Amino acid sequence: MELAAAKLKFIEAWGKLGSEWGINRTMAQVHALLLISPEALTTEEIMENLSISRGNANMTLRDLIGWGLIEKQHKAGERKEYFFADKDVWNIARQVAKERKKRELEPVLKVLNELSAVTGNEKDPELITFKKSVADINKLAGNVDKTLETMLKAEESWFWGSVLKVFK
Amino acid sequence: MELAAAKLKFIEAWGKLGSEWGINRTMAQVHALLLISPEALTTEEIMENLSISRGNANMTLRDLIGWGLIEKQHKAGERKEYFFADKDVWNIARQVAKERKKRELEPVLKVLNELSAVTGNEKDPELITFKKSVADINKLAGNVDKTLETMLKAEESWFWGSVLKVFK
DNA sequence: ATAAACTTTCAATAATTTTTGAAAGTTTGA
DNA sequence: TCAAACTTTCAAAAATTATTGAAAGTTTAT
Repeated sequence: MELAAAKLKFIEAWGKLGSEWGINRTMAQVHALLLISPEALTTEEIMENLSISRGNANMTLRDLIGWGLIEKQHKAGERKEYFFADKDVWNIARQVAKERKKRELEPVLKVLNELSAVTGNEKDPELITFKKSVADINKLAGNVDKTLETMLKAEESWFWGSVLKVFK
Repeated sequence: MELAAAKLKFIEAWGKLGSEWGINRTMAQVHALLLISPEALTTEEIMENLSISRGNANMTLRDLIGWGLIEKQHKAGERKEYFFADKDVWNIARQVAKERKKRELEPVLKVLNELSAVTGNEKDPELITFKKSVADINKLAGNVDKTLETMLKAEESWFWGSVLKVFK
């Protein structure tokens, strides 16, 4: 397979994966494009490459900056802004984990804790089942939270070394 | 907080979390409802409880069965089908991990392997960057795959015991 | 102060996803 | 065999989400 075709395929696959995981398709594609680009690109180049509008490109790039996945770069003597992606895949994974933890896991943990305080007749099967479900999910979510916390601080080789060693 | 209010809040929170992770909102809500229900419910009851149509309820229930998260139950002497959810949260986590691995991770691994075979001028920075990105993602995805594989086979207490012990 | 170069905004539009509900299909018991 | 009880299908409608593009905004150089 040639590079040009491979690039298209990669961008498409990344976009699909993103959309399956609740990330805007275009955002994932822009990220893919920057990830495989050795040079920083301008908004113009990104628009052209992916056939998207200026407004879409602008908003998507801002979102990606918000996720901590890309950065702006200024070239001396130029007015244009260039964008480039962090190429370290472990950093990317950590950054995504960090943001989703903050945006999704933490709010859910907060709700679960509130729901633990539900009151009622302690003999009611409805209440018993409810409390057990909430408690169990809470426990699992707590473990996920702790593991992510470790991952956020860890070096890739240490993390996988430890995990895979345990699991032989 | 009273049970009725708590249930609503739980169903809403579960639905929101689902939609943030690429799972249909209604599907997550039906799952939530069955998860906190001590008894199996009929399509009719689910429709009423969540104010959804018969068609929607039927399709959603089929999807949930496809994900291995709920099952049909037949009550002696009744024509109606009852649905109930596995209440073991670790089983749920495993089931979701298993399905997403199969539906999403494995196809991506397949594409990444194909993309590793890209050809071209080995001095071209475009090609160098592309190959490195693909190789790095491949490695990470491979580690995730192995860890999920372990998780699928493991008991909850063993899994978290091992992971959390390593991470102190 | 002006104009060119560039970025941002956002209402309108388009695309996609979800839901509805009535009709068709199936199963069961008499 | 019939009809009641129940389930499934799917085209149309609704809801949601993403995209466009032109206008407004900003920055910089002269």
